[in-house]
Amino acid sequence: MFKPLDPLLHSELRLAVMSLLISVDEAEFPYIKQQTGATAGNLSVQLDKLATAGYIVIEKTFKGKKPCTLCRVTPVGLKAFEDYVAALRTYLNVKPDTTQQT
Amino acid sequence: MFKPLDPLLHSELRLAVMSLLISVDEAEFPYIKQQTGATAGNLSVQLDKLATAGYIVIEKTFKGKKPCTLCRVTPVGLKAFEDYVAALRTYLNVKPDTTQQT
DNA sequence: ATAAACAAGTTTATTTTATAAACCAAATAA
DNA sequence: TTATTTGGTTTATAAAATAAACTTGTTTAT
Repeated sequence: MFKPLDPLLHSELRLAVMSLLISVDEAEFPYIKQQTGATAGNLSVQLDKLATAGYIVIEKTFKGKKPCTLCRVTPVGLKAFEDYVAALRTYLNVKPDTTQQT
Repeated sequence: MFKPLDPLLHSELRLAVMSLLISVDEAEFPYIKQQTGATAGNLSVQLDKLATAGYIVIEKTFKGKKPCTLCRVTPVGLKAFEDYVAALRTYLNVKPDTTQQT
């Protein structure tokens, strides 16, 4: 009936981060912070969780002399996101396709 | 960019309960328990939260001699659910309708 | 040159939430 | 009559989210 929801993605901030990264392909910490409205601390924690799960990669570089944290979604992350969306649909009373049920 | 998600609905079990109640109009505790796969304790707690928010009404009746907890979604709950789904779409990179944005 | 302010995060502590385990009361079965 | 089952509730624990405090280094002002 209801498919289980990946707890890692069923979080407002992490979902926003993933959504953002999927749409832009790569983004820096301050940009993500601004777009999501998250606090730096919260964002740092949630990015770590996504990275630990292999959903994103975090590349620490420098932009001139300033540290620059660059984030990118991985194929695993993209797949997880798509699966999450598919699972979520089972809760939304939306029938996206009437032909066959897996 | 990303609309905030109603925390009361952004919960796997509560979302399942709401989805279920919307589709069936009314349901008894054991049925909801079976359909969602929740434990009785967890279900009891989450139903209370939904009732406290006015998203559902819980009617305690008897079925013969046995107690029967009947749940029904309210108009407020239905509205909240619809709003939640609309907010959620801002995270899913899905453009459900290209004509006009409220 | 030194100090104050700022940028970019991280770490830690607090609060909230979810979940399960334990419990209770009444009804039915043995 | 004493288990056992049904239908839950309450309480305790584990996990999560979030914010506050802190760190490191840089830029700007004095």
